[in-house]
Amino acid sequence: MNVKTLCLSILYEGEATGYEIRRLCVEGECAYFVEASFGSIYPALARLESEGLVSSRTELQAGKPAKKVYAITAAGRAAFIEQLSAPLADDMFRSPFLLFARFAHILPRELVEERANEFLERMVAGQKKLEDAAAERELSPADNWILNYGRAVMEVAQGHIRSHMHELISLAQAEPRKDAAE
Amino acid sequence: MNVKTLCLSILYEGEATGYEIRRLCVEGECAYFVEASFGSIYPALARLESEGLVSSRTELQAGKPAKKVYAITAAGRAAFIEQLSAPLADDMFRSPFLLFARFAHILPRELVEERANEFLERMVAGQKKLEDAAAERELSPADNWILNYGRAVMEVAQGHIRSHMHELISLAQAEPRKDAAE
DNA sequence: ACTTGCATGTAAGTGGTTACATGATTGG
DNA sequence: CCAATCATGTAACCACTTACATGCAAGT
Repeated sequence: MNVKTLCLSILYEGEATGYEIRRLCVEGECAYFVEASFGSIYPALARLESEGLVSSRTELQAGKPAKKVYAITAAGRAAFIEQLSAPLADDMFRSPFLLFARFAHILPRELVEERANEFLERMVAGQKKLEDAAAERELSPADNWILNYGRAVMEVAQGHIRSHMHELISLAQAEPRKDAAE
Repeated sequence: MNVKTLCLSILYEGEATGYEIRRLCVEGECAYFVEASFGSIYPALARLESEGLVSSRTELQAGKPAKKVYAITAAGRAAFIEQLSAPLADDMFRSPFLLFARFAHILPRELVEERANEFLERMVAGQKKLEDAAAERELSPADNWILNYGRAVMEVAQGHIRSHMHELISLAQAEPRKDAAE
């Protein structure tokens, strides 16, 4: 799923500026399974417009920079549905934390403990962001479905870390005795 | 976590060829949270060797192409630990399926059903691959820890899909009545 | 006869990220 | 006074993917 398709998916539900699209990707209820930065969104929107899949209108604002509001066209809707009908790419999960965890036994206990706690905190923060985004507006049934999926997965992931992180930490190297050096 | 670090992580546990490293990434017990293709592994190994972090020896084989066996050096071990000690990047999850699912209500029921089933099948296959990889050899305690994490997450994900996919399917557009057209 | 597995590598292309450039307003 | 928010866009860079090139042996 490239950024162009992602933009179409957001514009399918209503007008938006590039700035807003990015905010939705970072803070919205889909933030945990999509991603896009300014550097990819703006060029994507420009290309979509040149292909006639979206149209734009510039809105001047008092005390704020002018904004370019994009809207999906009929051709855009058709193209989006066509893209959704194509075979789906595999979901993907990349975890620097799990790679780190695999080597707990050769790392200092302090470090493993710190990273495990950071990981848990990030997870809690991620889940909170999701719940906040969900609470912000009335969700469609499909949005609710994906939200529940996310909740289910995040809950076990979090619970597992919480109840098993001490096992991982105990695998790590006992802290180097500083007292000898000091 | 770039491919260079990934190669070091595998070589940390023993010698391997580029071909084997890729197999471990695709079929090993870490396959669900790392990824690397030939096109990135070979250049990565060459660079690691030029930096003195790994060494290689060419082994001729009867009836098979010669292979280049890489081994991590002392400098490589040190560099790897240093890389593990750096702040961790965020885990990431990208899901074309969930993006698709968000739009179930505008898609034909047949398609949603097909994709949901495919998704479930892939998940089952992924979990089987993980269990097979785990059964193949004696796992270290850390490897067991990450395996259990993966198991826990995959199990709920799978269970959730299994028991809620029909809800998603029911959101989709009832199939276009072909009888009228035929 | 064809495919799969073993085995290494390159080249072109893609799809992004990061940092920069610009600039007004509001709030701490 | 500084940081953040709003707002758009470009350019340089990077890592990785895909496809290609090569070739032999064993299994189907």
